[in-house]
Amino acid sequence: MREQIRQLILQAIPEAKNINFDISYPDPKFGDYSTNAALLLRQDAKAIVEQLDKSMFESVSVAGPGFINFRIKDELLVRGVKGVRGVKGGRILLEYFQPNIAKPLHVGHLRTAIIGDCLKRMLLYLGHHVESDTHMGDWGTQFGYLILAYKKFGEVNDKLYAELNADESQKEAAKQEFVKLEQGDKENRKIWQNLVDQSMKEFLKINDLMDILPFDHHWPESFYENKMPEIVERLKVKKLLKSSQGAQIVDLEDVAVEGHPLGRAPLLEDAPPPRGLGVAIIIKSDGGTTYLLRDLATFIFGKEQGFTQHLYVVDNRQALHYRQLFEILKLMGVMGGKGVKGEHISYGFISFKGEALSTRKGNMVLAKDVIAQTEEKVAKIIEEKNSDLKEKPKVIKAVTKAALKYFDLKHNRHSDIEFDWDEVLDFEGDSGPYLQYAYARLSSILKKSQISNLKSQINSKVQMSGTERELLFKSSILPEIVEDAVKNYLPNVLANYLYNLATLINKFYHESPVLAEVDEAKRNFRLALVSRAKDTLGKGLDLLGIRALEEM
RNA sequence: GUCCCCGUAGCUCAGCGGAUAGAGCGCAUCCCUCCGGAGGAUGAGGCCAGAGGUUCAAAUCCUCUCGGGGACGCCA
Repeated sequence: MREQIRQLILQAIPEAKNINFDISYPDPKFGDYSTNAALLLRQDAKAIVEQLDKSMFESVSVAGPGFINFRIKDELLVRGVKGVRGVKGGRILLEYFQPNIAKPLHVGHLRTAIIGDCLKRMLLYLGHHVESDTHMGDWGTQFGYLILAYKKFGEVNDKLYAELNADESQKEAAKQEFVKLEQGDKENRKIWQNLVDQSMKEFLKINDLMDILPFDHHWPESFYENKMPEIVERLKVKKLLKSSQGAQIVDLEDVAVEGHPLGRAPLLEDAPPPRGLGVAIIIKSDGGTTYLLRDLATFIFGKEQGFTQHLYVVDNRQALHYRQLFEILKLMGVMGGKGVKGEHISYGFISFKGEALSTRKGNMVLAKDVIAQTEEKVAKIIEEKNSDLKEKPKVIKAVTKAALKYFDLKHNRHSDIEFDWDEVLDFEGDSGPYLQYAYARLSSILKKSQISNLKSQINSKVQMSGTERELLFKSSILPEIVEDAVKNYLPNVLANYLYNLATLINKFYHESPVLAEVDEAKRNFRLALVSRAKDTLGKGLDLLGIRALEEM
């Protein structure tokens, strides 16, 4: 509908195509949609309204400094939304969930998986071609440490790893073990393979543990091992590589950075010159390869596979890494222009009482602990509120996932999150279980109504209350909201919308009795509205990766 | 030192060029003869860190200052 309104405005005032006007959702008392086109064009809003084809609107009005407000005819809302038609566009490679082998999962790993999974679901919903990749950290100097630990102690665990890490004299030995691994040393290979196999099995539990869609690809770092030499060659041919302190680097110190950082307004005439991006190490002085080289290989491999866009869901501490990566790819002529696009979808990291979570500081919140604690709390609440519930274990798991996932998804991904047990374990108000609860109650009403085939029964002639009208409208704009969310890859746009929808649902069935309504037309209208709201909320929850429950 | 992110209610956060700045938690008061109270209603609580600018319009864009966090050649 929003797109239709945009077309109508363009018909009425063709010059509007030169400006970037908004169509937004105003306060319901003004209308369903609102545009600032007249303000931007400095034209008389009333004159524009005259020109407009008003056939789909109940009313079009001018208010405030010159907003044009539209109220859609009820009978159009009653028809419901058409499914989203396939949007073409290129193939997207979406990379998220990059745990490191032989290290436990913590809440930070959960965050990339949850955000990445939600983005994938939304992109698929809008008809994009998207494939996901885990890109596990199974290669690198790290493994020198692990292999050395294994050789010394016969096993790898956190304590031994930390001990080794702290011991300066062992550092060189550990690095050598990785160099040997890269050179194909048989024993090291075997140890490495064992570690990877074990961890892989462990990590893939995430799919079930957090209801993450299956990954389309498992292209871990080691996958690119044999693809790196070619990249080094290409860098040499382009004369990008040079020696520095024994290492092979790409010097980005003097590279002018295009535009202003983060795509803000272009630099002003008298602004300071853009700074370089520092030094990018491709091969270390000991001959070992780096993460950056592997990422170059990853991107180029993706391009060869036919992907036209590569998205990385990685926390914002790696912003410089990705800027370096993209800059080198541009210098190589692989990215930019008509080539493949790349984007770092960064997110804030989780802090705990003001301190970043870190293994070193010993304040790491492990995934398994947070899941266990949440499950415990959920089980307790179910015991209190609904102790004869069927399939309790299943519901407990679903509610737990909802609480944890929604906590991650409701925040703007750029923000750092303060991990607060009280808030995570609070299932009232703006929380995952609140949304599930709203859904369960709608289900319950429909179940008791014993009326089937409700969908065609919304009758637009029934007098609606303000809340009912609002709910009907809000239930019909999910596709537009998902578009907005995907535009900047912000899951919280969808999460916030669903929270508002759930709030409206609660308000509605508090104000309007459904089954107890004596007027049959009204009762049927309300039942149909319940059905519509339930479908929308259910679909929205599915897009967040949260399970909608009939009972809880 | 350079670069990046962030300063919005007591706390945790939405809002990121538009109409009176919102929510949850916490606090105060109210609502179960009524479809599930994981709910609803009402209220108190804000110089949107500060100062300049751009604009018809700034919490939102630009510049600077002050605070907090992060990243900056052999980790990934």
